[in-house]
This record gives sequence, structure tokens and C-alpha cells, in this order.
Amino acid sequence: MTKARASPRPELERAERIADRLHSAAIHLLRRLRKEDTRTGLSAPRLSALSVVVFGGPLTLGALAAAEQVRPPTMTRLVDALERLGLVTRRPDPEDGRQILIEATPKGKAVMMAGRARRVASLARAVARLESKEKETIERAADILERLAARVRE
Amino acid sequence: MTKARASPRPELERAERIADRLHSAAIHLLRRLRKEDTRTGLSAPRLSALSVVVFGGPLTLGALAAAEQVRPPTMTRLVDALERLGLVTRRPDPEDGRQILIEATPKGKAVMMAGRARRVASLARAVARLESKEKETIERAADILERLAARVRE
DNA sequence: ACAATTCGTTAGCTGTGCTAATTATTATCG
DNA sequence: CGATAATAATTAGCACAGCTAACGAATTGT
Repeated sequence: MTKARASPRPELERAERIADRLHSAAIHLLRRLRKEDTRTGLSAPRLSALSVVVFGGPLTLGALAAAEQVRPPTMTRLVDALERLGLVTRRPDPEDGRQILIEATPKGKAVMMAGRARRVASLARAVARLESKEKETIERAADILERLAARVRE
Repeated sequence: MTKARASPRPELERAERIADRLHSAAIHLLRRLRKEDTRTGLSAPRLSALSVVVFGGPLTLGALAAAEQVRPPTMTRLVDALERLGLVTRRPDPEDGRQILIEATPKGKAVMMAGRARRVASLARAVARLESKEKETIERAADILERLAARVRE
């Protein structure tokens, strides 16, 4: 705030304009990538949950539900489906009989990697076609967006 | 860049790394913003369809379905719901009896604007807290992301 | 004029999200 | 130690969103 006289409004409006476009861009981007995900034979929520299990090691159902920002009953059914498909296993937690530990099977890891590769590849091809200056911009932007997401409150 | 000797692989890997992080950032961002949307009393698909109707003037059901990348039966039910809520109207196309024209009511416009304002505002508050250099980066990134989304093929 | 196409709807399925209630286990406290 | 409270996962039952297939009404083309 230096010389700007009627400062608050224009600055907020600019932030709103940016916010609006970011929102729209994020929607369009994910809409395209979701189609790639379906080729794993897994829906988006299942693939996403599997991803957490694969990379996040064995974890309890509650922890997985929290990570996926979903209620436990929803996660119970997602895990049911993944277990039927032989992608994860349930096993009792040796230290707490109320909990279960969910872990990825080798098949689960393989499916996950293949799916991720496909999805990322289609976006990566588009990214690779950008000018190198643009590439730098969105590389920095990716970081900023993560921090932004974490800070969006209420 | 420049001095890289084994060029093709590293360049692709870099694109993949960027793609992966963009994907993740977009997911997290939208996950947060979706919560804001629910405060309109409308689900995300309904709000999104309403947005197209409000800003895209009267349009046919087929056109709306295409815009939302959804099949006609799905759109029929979304429009049913929006119509029951008094947010849009159906009226026959005077030039083609097979088609209908969907238009936003004043109430629909008001709800849309209020919802958009809330959603954008929460993101805008986070954006406004960024350093001005970061703001510039994501402003440029928003454009690039849109073009990126349009170019993701296959 | 009649056959083919197009548009929207209906019917019926799968999947994902929720809350409320149940069951089993662990923690707490008197 | 034992009764009670709290916690973890599940089950039951609801709403909504996506799909394909099938259908009726209207338009287009020959």
C-alpha cells in the first residue's frame, strides 16, 4: 500500500478475477483428465483411494477416509470394491482390535502405476508442447496452487 | 535446458513431474472450493449447469448437455431439478418442435451470482494473501492452464 | 408421402455421498 | 475390578448423478 488511494477494491477485484479463472481452468483440466482415469477400469474415487493406499503404506480405514475427505461408510464401500478386485487387502490391526489395516497388493500397485502413468502422460504431452517459458510459469504455479488450496478456509 | 546431453528423457520426465503436481494441485483446490458451493443449496453439477444457462443465454437441452460434457438423459434430470426450484424455465423452440429452450429465471440468476461470489471470494481471499510476484505467476498460469486443458487429447 | 434422422424423455442400472443406528473393542473412572 | 463411556468399522437406507437402451414426437430428405 503505497500510493494507491482507493486501494482495497481494485486489488480485491483482481484477486477475484484470478480466482474465477483459476477455478474455471481447474474444472476444465480435471474434466479432461478424468476420462483418462476411466481407462484403468476404476472410477475416480477408487483410483484416488488406491493411490493413497499405495503411496501412504498400510493405514486404517478411518485414516484413509480422512485423507480422502470422505465419511467412513463411504470408504468402507470403496475398500470393499478394491478388495473384491484384488487391489487391496484388509487385515486386523494387531494393536487395536477395532481398527483394520488396509494395504495395497502387488496387483493394486501395478494398476495404480499404470493408471497414473497414463493420466500423467496425456497431460505431460500437452505440457511438453508448451514454450519453455510457459513451462516454467506453470511449474512455479503448481507449487503456489498447492499452498493456495491448503489455505482456502471456510 | 541448454546443456542437457541426454535430452529427450529428462525433458519428458520434467513434463511428467509438472503434470503430476498440476493434477494433484487441481484436485486439492477444487475439493476445497466444492464445499463453498454446497452453501448455495445446489449440488456442483446443478450449479455448473445453471452457470452455463445464466451466462450462455437460452439454449437447447442438447447444447447444454454438450457444454457440460454430459449425456442428454443426465441433463434432463438436472434441468428437471432446476425447474422445480424455479431457477430455469423450459419453453418450446418456435423454430423446431423437437427442441426446447432453457432459460434462467431472475431467481436463477440471483442464486448463481451469489454462489459464484461466495466461491470466488474464498479463493480470492487466499489469492489476495499471496505476494504480488506469486499473484502474477498464477495469473499467467490460469491462461496457460486453460489452453492446456483444451489441448489434452486422447 | 413416407422413411430416416434427430431431440428430448422415460426406465432401469451402477456408483458415490450422506446420516443414523449397530456391533465390537478399548479406555476411563469410581 | 467392573460398569460405563468413547471409538472404529460396518450395515441400512436415503438422494443424486452418471450411463445405455428404448420410445414418442417432430423434422428432413428423397
